[in-house]
Amino acid sequence: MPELPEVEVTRRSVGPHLEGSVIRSARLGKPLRWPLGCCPSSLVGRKVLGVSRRGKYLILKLSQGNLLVHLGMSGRLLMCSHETPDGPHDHFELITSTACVRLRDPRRFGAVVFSDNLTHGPAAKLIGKLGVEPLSEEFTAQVLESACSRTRVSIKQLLLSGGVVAGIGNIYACEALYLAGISPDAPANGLKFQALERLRDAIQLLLNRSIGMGGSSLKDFLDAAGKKGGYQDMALVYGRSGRACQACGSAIKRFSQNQRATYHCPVCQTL
DNA sequence: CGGCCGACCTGCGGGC
DNA sequence: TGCCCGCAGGTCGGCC
Repeated sequence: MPELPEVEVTRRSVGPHLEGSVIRSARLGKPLRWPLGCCPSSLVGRKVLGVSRRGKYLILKLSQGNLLVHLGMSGRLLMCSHETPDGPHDHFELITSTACVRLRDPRRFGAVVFSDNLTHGPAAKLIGKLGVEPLSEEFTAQVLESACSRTRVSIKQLLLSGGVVAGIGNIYACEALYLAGISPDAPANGLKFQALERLRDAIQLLLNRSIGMGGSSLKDFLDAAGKKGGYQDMALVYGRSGRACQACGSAIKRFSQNQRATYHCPVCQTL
């Protein structure tokens, strides 16, 4: 579910509740994608210094070490009262001096991982190979051009890999390629600089737009306060096969690309 | 090493 | 109604 906008929306709704508070207890449920990597009780007494984001990872910086949180496909963080009974899919809970936050993740592709250091150990393995942050000034058309020139994979696959630009998933890859007029199938190394400039602009515009709308709630994404996102209602192509392209009126098509659904307008996306 | 594919896990909607 | 299949926002590890 959660791509960069949903993770950023989560960060903004969870951060203020956790920052500056002290961990009183930590609890695990069923196994998640990766082991926590420490004894939950060893976290007690540590202070949450800040909540940041790298790609689709949330990073809780503690007075000693860090907790990396990934929402997988179906995860979300929710703020709750510690008296609220666990749901069947609540698999991690952190109670601090001011808040209780739980990871609810039916499919358990998500994870919470402790790492002493962000540049070594478990964290480095998870976030070390991520590409540039798409909403930072580092994300330039030159970065895209340089990466594209070295591979013949499709531009959509390159975006999804995360190794060039972090945090873009299936929704925003489809959306951005549509807005930039680029075919999802186009080999990365065949794209002109001008097209990559448009792609960069499209990515930044769409990610910011979605964050502003609370992210996408395709099925059930809610921010930590339980608020639903609105981006899905204004998606340009994602999930809209058969509907009219807003630019040319022809039917949006869906096809399977690298075992993921791709939505596009065959008429408008010709680069 | 680049690139492809299966695997991980649960829930939901559609077709029969 | 109920079962079975396909599908879903991610990404890692193993293989050629």
